[in-house]
Amino acid sequence: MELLTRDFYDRDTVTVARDLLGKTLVRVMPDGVRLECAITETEAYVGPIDKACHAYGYKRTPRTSTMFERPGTAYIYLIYGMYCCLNLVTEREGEPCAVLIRGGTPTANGTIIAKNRFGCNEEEMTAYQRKNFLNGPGKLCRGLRLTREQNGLDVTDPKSGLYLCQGPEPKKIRVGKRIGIDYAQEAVEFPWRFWYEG
DNA sequence: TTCAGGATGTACT
DNA sequence: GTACATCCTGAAC
Repeated sequence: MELLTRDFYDRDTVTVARDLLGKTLVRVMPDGVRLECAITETEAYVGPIDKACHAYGYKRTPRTSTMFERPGTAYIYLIYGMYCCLNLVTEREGEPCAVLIRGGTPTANGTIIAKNRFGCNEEEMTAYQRKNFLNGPGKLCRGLRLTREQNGLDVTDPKSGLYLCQGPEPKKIRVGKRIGIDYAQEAVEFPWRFWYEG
């Protein structure tokens, strides 16, 4: 599989968010097992102008400092005290922009991902669990065992254990408003969420 | 199938 | 002290 290199991330954030659909996210566990999923849902966060972004107006704090790093850096933060969210930093270094990975579908080692997610084998999952496997940012991180320990990893370097590869272009891409940012005033309306079905 | 409420802890005011 | 880029459960329909 062909690795996505830094120039993929060093572009307009909204474009990268759309282009990430269908790409393969690879997470290599410490024991060498490769967990893989196809990205099915993303959202763009553009720090300089976006009130929904943690780094709005270039706001730099210990948490947001990761967003100022090179494109192709993993930004992982804790939300609501118990879930982690994975983002990929975009645009040139110093521009605090990133794409939130909101959902995926397993393409390799689904049984281990099911173990991480529900504590059972893939074939033991209920219909409800299958429908809600990795369809949310917290769920995806749980399934791939991503935590703040992986914050700051370079996803353009396979040795980091977290990287992305090419995948099939989805046929019908859907666009809409972002989820869970009701506080963000005019930014609520920005059509910066992308997903596909099937 | 949808909905309300609670879990839980860090970041920032 | 308040808010938060979420998810799960259980009850009602």
